[in-house]
Parts: sequence; structure tokens; C-alpha cells
Amino acid sequence: MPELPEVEIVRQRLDQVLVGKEISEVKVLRQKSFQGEASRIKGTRIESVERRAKLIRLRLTGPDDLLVHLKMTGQLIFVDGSKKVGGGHPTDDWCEQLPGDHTRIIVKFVDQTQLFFNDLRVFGWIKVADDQAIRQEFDKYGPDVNTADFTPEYLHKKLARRTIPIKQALLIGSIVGGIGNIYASEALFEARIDPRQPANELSLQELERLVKALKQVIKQAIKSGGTTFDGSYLNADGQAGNYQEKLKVYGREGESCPSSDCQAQVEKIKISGRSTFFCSSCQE
DNA sequence: TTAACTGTTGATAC
DNA sequence: AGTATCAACAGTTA
Repeated sequence: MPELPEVEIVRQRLDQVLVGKEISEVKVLRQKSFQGEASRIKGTRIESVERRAKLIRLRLTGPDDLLVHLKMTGQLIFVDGSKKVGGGHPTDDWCEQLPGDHTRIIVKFVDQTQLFFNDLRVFGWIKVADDQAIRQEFDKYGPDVNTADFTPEYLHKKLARRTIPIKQALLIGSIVGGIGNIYASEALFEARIDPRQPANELSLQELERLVKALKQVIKQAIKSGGTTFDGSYLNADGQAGNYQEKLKVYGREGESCPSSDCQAQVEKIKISGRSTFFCSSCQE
């Protein structure tokens, strides 16, 4: 479920702990999860950890870098064996040992620390890629919502010929960078916009509310450590986030609308096959 | 038991 | 160019 906030939190932590480390070995436990030649990055060091949309880039000292997409269930968990074992289950006190059943890749460093890539559903991947390939990958995405480039005017232009529901449009990566199913519903609720409304029919004023809401929701989610359901998202230390407690509508079908003096219930509908939560009384 | 569901995105056909 | 549908995979829930 990692969306921009979750990926950003992982990035920040990895940037703290990985920079300067030299890769000693890349263990590929599941071929499908790794693309390119792992041997080519052996002996290089991590220069920095960056993010674009939901992609994480590990910048390396050699000609190639590592690019990671967590997709639905990917995790990047850093373990320093000399300290406490990471990968704890959010609902349990005991700590799960890594590698686990869903560990697909292990990046080992010369100082004996390790980075585990876990991915239950095997949609995610890590690949070796040079600067040009990564640029190409990045260029497919629209501006991240937490940047200055993401404005009401930009959205207005991009949505001009889109007749699909606004909720669906928010999930298109080439338009909006970093938004997924959870935060799309949350931001539309915050902006008081009906998720079913055709994207090209939103007024500039509505788009202003939407852009503001997206930025705000993402900021708060980062502050709260991201959203964790069923332990599928864990940060780089193997810990769950807290934003699931702050969600206003996502996953809250049948609960009363969180707006003060609204008596309606949160509804759940499908928009292009994806669950969408909203209040039909507040959002129009 | 079976079907439907789940955080993402890319390919394909119209 | 934009839209609808399906697919990748593995697990949980009705």
C-alpha cells in the first residue's frame, strides 16, 4: 500500500543509515523481483537515497544505480545485526527473524549490515539501471503533490480532456505523482469533492481545494509515520505507521461522517474497480 | 470450496 | 489521445 508518504518515510530512514556503505553481495531469492545484473554493483557504495513518485533510487558510486518499486506489498527493511533485530510484527512484541517467507532480495554490506526487500505479492521489483534509464522512468510521472510544480493550474490543464471520475484521474501516475487509493479518497473528502465527478468538470476553485487537500493529507500522513493495514506497510526499521487511526473515510464504510453536524454515513463504492470511500452529503 | 477482495501499474484493444 | 479491461501474484475474508 505504500504511497508517497510511506515511500518517503522509508527513503528518509535509508538515507540516514545506508549512505557510505559498500555493497558486498546481492542475494536474489526470487528471480522475478530483480532485474539486471546484480554483480555489476558489487563493491560500489551508497551515495544517497532519493525518491520520485513511489520509486526509490539508491544512488551508487558506480555507473549504475538501484531503483526500487514497492508496488502493493513491498518493504525495505534495514537490519544492523550488531543491534536489535528489525522486522518486528506491528501487533506482536516478539521480533520476526529476517529473512522471512516473503524476503525476495537481500543486499549485504561489507560492515555486515543488510537491507531486506520483502514482497508478499511479488509485484514489486529492484532493478539495476543507469542514469539515463532512471531518468526515462522518472519522466513518466507527473509532479509529486508535495512539490511547487503541482498546482491547480497544472491540474486544470492536465484534466481538460479527461471525462473519467476525478478519483480515477488522481491515480494516474502521469498526471499525479505519488497518490494511491487511500490518499485519493482522503483528499477528496478533505476538499469536499464528489469522487465520481468527471475530472474535466471541476472548477478552478475546486481544484484549488483539491491541491491544498492533497498536500495537507500527504504532509500529515508523513508526520504520523504512514498508513499500515495488516502490517503490509512497515518502515525501514520494521515498524508500522499510525495514520490509519487518522483516516477520515478510507476503510470506514458505515461509520458516521467525521464532519461535525453531518448525520450521514460513509459510503463505499467502486470507481473503475477500486474501492472508494466518501460522504455523499458532504462531497458534491 | 469457491469466489471476491486487497495498498500498483503496465499492456492491450477499441 | 483517452478509456475500459485484464494481467502480474499471494494471501485473507465472505
